[in-house]
Amino acid sequence: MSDFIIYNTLSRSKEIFKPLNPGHVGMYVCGPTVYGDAHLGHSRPAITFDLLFRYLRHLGYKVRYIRNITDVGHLVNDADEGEDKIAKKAKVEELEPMEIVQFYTNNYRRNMSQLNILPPSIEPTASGHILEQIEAVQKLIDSGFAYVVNGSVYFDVEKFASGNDYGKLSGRKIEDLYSNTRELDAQTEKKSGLDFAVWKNASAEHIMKWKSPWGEGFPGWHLECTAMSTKYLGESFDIHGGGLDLLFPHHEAEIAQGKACFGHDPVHYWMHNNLITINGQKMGKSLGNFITLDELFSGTHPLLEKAYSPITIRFFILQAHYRSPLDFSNEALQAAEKGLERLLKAVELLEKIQPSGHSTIDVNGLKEKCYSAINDDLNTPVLIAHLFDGVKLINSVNDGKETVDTEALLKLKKLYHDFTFDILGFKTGIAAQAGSNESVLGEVVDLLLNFRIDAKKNKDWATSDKIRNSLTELGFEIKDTKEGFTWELKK
RNA sequence: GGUCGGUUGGCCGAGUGGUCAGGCAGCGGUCUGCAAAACCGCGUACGGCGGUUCGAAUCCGCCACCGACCUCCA
Repeated sequence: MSDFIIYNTLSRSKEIFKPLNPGHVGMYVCGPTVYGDAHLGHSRPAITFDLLFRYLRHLGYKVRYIRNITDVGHLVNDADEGEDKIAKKAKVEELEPMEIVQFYTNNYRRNMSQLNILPPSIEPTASGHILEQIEAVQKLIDSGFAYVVNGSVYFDVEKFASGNDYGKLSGRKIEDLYSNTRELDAQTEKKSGLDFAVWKNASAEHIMKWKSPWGEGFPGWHLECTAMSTKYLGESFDIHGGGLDLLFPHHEAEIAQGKACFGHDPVHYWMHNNLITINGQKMGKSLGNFITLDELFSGTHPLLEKAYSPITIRFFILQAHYRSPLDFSNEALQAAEKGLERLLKAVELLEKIQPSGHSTIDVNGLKEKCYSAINDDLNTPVLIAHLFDGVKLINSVNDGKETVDTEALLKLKKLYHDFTFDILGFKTGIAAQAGSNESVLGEVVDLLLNFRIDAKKNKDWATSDKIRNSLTELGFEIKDTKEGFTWELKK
């Protein structure tokens, strides 16, 4: 089998994946800030790195997957004046900040589970790792890369850059950064506009704050990832993932902090998923195209023509390569919905197919194509295209135009099970339906359709059509087959 | 303005210097009492202008447009 290749943002090239410790992989992915509903923007990194997690496990690696929850009072900029968002909400609604954090964390986890995203191995919270962060701050001060001003601690970018390549991940040059920031804020307590907070002194109205050697305050944003990745994965680990929007300054800062603390780069492979647009526009609250996952799943947003199932969203996202931009539109989502249905139906059909004496289809060839696609930097669109080629074959076998022998059929089933369910993480809604307590309803439908068969035998087309049309109106899809009929309930 | 990335057929979305992506939609056919599904066939697309080449959508240059990041904060 071909090597597993990953595009490393650090080298701007595809590299063969080799874990630091044979058989084990440590990966860290930037998770959500839990001050609001999970939205479309959360789905792509979560799905991308869930795919990676699943595939690494499929390859036999023991994976420790860390995805943090940022729950320490930090800010948002969207039409916000820089006041701490979590603290602000807490006052308005008279709730404990941690109550809000818990609410949205639960919400996020529920949405992720709907998208069939596996829970990470560890989901650490920033608020639960204040001690580790204080230690990291101290370490930075001790090593001379951070300085204290008025109860805040800042990372000294200039000093770091004098001996290190600050900007190597995001492709920025320190001189350019200076020329961009110089004029803007001359009068802060920072030595340079490029410096970033690793510990921030809390103002009186700030609710979420902790005691530290430098006074009451809260940790700087970039620091939590450094502290928690180090705690659970060590000073060096394999993969760090996140959205492209985090490339600068967040990930750049993480590299600087890690190197300042340990003397070497913390991460071997940096992976970044591209972002999502809606009808060609960036998603933003001020643009009126901010869609939460709940709205998407229920179809309640004005921009949505209908509800889209979580697995449809998953399929849609995986039908594009994770490093390409992806645009959401009703038309594209409906196309994805139908495509997914076609794929899942064929996988279901596979269970009913009877083997023949010999095989006319090349399962090994298909399998090889599938693996080389996913091995090429998780090229899921090409993988899915190959799976659709196989769908055609499966349907043709069903139509008696191709044949498979027992061995080929077993391989084919395993191939589709592995890729469709285990790796890509799709699941059938129909399968869930069949085993439900709606079995009585199913028997009633069968009963009616058996009456219809009798009518058909008598060439009583009026009755036959009436039964089918009435069921269709109720949302059932009826198909006649050689053996009789099949039906399913469309949502 | 700076840096990086993108511009592919009706829609979405891969990819390669010279044969095919794939999905959805559409058209024609097979099957069917009719339908649905399935299968078969059909579209000669690669932002614009130059250049390199026997040959470029794929390489180079310029231009246009789109996006991300570039103060604070997460």
